Order: sequence, then C-alpha cells, then structure tokens
Amino acid sequence: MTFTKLDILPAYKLVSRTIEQHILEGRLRPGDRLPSEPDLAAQFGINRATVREGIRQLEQEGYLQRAAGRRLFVSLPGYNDLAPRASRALALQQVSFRELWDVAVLLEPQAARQAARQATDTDIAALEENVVATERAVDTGQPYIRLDIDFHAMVARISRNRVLELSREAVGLLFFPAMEALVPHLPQAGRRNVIGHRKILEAIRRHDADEAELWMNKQMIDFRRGYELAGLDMDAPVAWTEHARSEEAPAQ
Amino acid sequence: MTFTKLDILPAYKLVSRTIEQHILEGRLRPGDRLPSEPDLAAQFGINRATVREGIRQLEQEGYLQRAAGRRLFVSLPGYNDLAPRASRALALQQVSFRELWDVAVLLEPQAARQAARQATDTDIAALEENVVATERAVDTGQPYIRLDIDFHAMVARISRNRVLELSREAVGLLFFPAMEALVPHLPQAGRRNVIGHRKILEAIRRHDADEAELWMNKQMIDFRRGYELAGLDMDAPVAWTEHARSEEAPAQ
DNA sequence: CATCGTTCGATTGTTGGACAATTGGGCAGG
DNA sequence: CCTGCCCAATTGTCCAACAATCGAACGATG
Repeated sequence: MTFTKLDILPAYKLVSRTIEQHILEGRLRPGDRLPSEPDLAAQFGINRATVREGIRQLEQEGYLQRAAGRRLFVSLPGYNDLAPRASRALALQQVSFRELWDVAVLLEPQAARQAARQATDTDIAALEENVVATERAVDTGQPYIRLDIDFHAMVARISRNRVLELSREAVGLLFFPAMEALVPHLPQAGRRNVIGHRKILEAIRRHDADEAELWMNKQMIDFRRGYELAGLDMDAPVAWTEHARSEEAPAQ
Repeated sequence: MTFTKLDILPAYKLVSRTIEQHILEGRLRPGDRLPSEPDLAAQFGINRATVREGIRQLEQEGYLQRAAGRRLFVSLPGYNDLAPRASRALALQQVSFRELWDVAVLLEPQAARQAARQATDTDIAALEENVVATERAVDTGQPYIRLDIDFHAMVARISRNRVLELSREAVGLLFFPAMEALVPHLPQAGRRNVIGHRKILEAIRRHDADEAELWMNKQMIDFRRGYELAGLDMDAPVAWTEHARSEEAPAQ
C-alpha cells in the first residue's frame, strides 16, 4: 500500500492561508481592520515574528494593505496588483511578440466593441482628452507610448467587463511597450496610430460597435505590419520594460 | 513649489525588491541557489528576521521555491502561480458569468484553432486519453468536471501560445466550475459536452484548424445556452470553488 | 479662533540571541 | 547493498527588547 504525501505546513503559511480563507469566505470584508500583530500572535498562539511572515505574503498579493499610518486593513487585489505580475512572468518566460499579438488581436477589438455599447458621456470625454493629448504629443515629437497604453486601458475599462480588462491589461503591458522599439524605424507610426485612435473614439462616441471593433482591428494589424516592416523578428522574445502604472488601485 | 512624495520603504521590502531585480535582470537565474539566511542577513547588513520577511513575498509569488527541505532556489512563476490568483481576485470582484463567457468565447476557439496547427502525435494521444476518460465518466455517472477543465487546459497548452494559455487558464478556472452548478438541472449536459470534445479532438487530429475552432465555438455557445436553460442569471456573480490544480509547475 | 508644538499611547519596524527540528552527507557495521 | 548513526548546515520558531512613527488629545500661541 501507499501513503499520500502528507503536507506539513510551516506556521507562517498557515497564518496567511487562514486569513486568506477568512477573506475569501467573506468573514473579513474589504475595509475591515485587522487586529494588531501582538493580538494576532496571541489569538493564533504563536510568536509575532511568525505572524509577520505570514502577513507579508498577503500584503504582497494585495489582500492586505497598510494604511498610510499603521494598522493593516483588508483589501481586494486589483488589476494593478495582478497585471504587472503576470506581464513580468510572461516576459521571463520569453514569450514572443507573435504570442502576444495573437491574443491582443482578439481582446482589443472586443474591448472596443463593448466599449462602444457601454460608453457614457464621461467616458467619452476622458477618451477625448487622451486622444487630444496624444495628437499634441505626436505633433511636437514628444513620447506618446504612455498615452497609447492608457488609451487602450481606458477603452477596456469602459467595456465594463472586468475579465476582459484584466486579461487585456496583462497582454497590453508587454505588447505596447514592445512597440516603443519600433518608433525610430517608422517615423510615420505615431501619426497612423493616433489617426486610428481618433477613428475608434468617434465610433465609440456614436455607439457604433461594429465600427469600433473594425478600427481597433485595423489598428492591431497595423501594429503587426509595423513590426514586420521594421525588420523585427516576431518570434523573438519581447523585453520587459518598467512601465508600471502610477495610478491608484480602484480601492473598492 | 511642490515636493514629490518620497517613498521610504521598509527594509524587508527592499530585500524582496532587490532580489527580484537580480532575477529580472538575469543575474540570478532559475535553478540558482540563494545564500543561506544568515549569509543574506550579513550581506545586506540587516537582521535575519527582516530577511525572512522579504523572502516570504518572493516565495509566494513564485520567484523563490523551497526545495523539499532546505535551501531556497530561484524559480520562474508559472501558470500555477498566476492563474489561480487571478481567478480568486476576479471572483472576489464578483464578476458575472457573462463577463467570463464574453472572454472565454474569444479565447477558447482560438486555442483550439492554434492547437490544430501545432498538435503532435503525443499531444493527440494525451487528448484522446482525456476524452476517453470523460466518456467513461459520463457513462457511469461519475463527476467529469475536472476532466472537462483538463481538456480545455490541454488544448490551450497544445496551442503553444503561452499568453493564450495563461489568459485562458485564469478565465477557465472560474468558468468551468461555474458549469458544475448546472449539471443537476441538465441531465444531458454531460453527453452533449463530451460529444463536443470528441469533435474537437478529431478536428485537431486532422489538423483542421477551421473545424476545431468551429466546434469549440459551438461548445461555448452550448455552455451559454445551458446556463440560460437552467434558469441561472448570467449577470449574477460566479462563486469561487477550490479546483486548484495538483499538477506540478513546468519548472523550466 | 485657527494653527502649531507637545505629549502620550498604540503599533509597526528592526534587532539580538537562542533553541528545536529537519536535512544531506559521510561513515561504520551488518 | 542496505542500515543505523553522528555531524554540520539550515530553516522554523520563539523571546525580549528598543526605536520610529502615527493618531489623538491637549494646551499654548498668535
């Protein structure tokens, strides 16, 4: 006969797992404050140092946050916690531009389509602002990659589909920075790009889902063609560049 | 004038960030062993407890692993580290079945299409094994959800697109368990389901990308119809059920 | 009355040293 | 070759403390 490998867990891991369970089951809700470290140590019957090690894991994962001042409170992992991690991991796995493109060409147009359905006046105004800023940046030769990244992120957010938004974000954080290497090779890239953004924006403004999807699709195909025209190898691994978002998490 | 908020970081966070940097920049490569905790503490010039807190964060994230017993070694975060986290986060955000479906209906057929192109004989044999097991489970009234999940995961893996694989996995971990609630309402669901799998498998075997994509698409539409037929609300939040994969990470 | 400096309690960040448990390896004995 | 044993290395855990920082309360100052 055989025995199943019994998993003996260190105490600090039990701490993080236990607290995580409480959060997942709703016994700890976002915004709730946790007991102090000495209290937790007393309740669990272990040392404070051990509690702290367990807490670190949840802290990094976004389940716990440290209020500006001090005490820990419960939070929900947002896109800002997850997407950059996923992107970094994919970069380390040396994924190719082709792999990214194959997924982006699915997700981005769908995001545009749903955004066209869901967009409010506020959304459209924000998009407009971004496109105007991008137009200005391109005209004056300023860097516009960040604005480009933001445009796509905004469209995804407007789609009101959080699954789409998260998936797209993880891809986009790698995909769009990869275009940056392209700019020197293709002086006209910026202009073509911003014209596409304008088309997509106008389609969203008219709530024309088909048109929005179509133009976003063109945009993606344009990206790909640009990549090839620049003589870059689509099957070479993309590099990770630090474009971490400075925006705040949606708190919730 | 204004000052930019200066970010004063705790030492333990500097530890994790520093080691992470070394990994991202390739100075620490997967498989490398880290110095012992006392060594690290000495090198950083801080206490061992502080080092340990920093290490915990990287450990959870998959950058470090603990060999059964002993010394830490460097590793790369795999799908098993990322996808379940993303799924849990999405579940906590109370995403709806509709949001999941909208993305799944994009990713799954594309995975099938690419799998049909890339599949090797070994891949097909593994799929065959899964489908046979599923057919047997359905015939004998055994639970088959896990086999179902595995089928889709295998197809995605065969696609040889790691971005697609990861995105799909995060969605699938929530999507397919949601179907479980459906089984009691639809006695024929299992049979319809496995017939679809068989069709997809045969298309992949013939390397017929269009057909594979088509049948996977039908499968997704079937899922959706089943959900509606069962009288479930597509806009209600999906629940998180623990279907953690027991497979090992691809190590690399 | 509004602003500022001070004090105090609570809590976290960090340190030092300590000990038990577990692991891998080497070594002798059957 | 397998077994048991000892040893060194390393991790998991604990204890006891101190410094730093924040929130709130309180009073002083203009």
